[in-house]
Amino acid sequence: MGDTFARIYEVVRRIPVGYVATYGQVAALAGNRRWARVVGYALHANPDPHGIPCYRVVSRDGKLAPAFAFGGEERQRALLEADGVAFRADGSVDLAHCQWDGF
DNA sequence: GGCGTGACTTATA
DNA sequence: ATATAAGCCACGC
Repeated sequence: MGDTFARIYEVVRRIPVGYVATYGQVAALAGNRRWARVVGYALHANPDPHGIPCYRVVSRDGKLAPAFAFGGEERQRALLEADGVAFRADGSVDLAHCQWDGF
């Protein structure tokens, strides 16, 4: 696989329990902020769902991926709630409180 | 090597 | 506030 995917996966692995990160944020931490789309592509490939918590990556508005491969948004929301992530009334993640700092 | 595609983002109307 | 346009990069054919 290319280095880009490897870096992206590396960043996603660093997301601590109870926090989430946006695609753009992951792209920026991976080295290039314009990889936002590539991040989505990489997570879609998701070669190691056991080590890569792709459910901790959400859109800029805290919206979840509609095409989540492991059971849809319901499943993703359940996993995030299990990690202690706070949700808003509309079902989106409360980024103000749960967005990963990047450390 | 070119072309189309996508789990995105930002800008503009 | 929502809708539409453009930019951006890696991957597969």
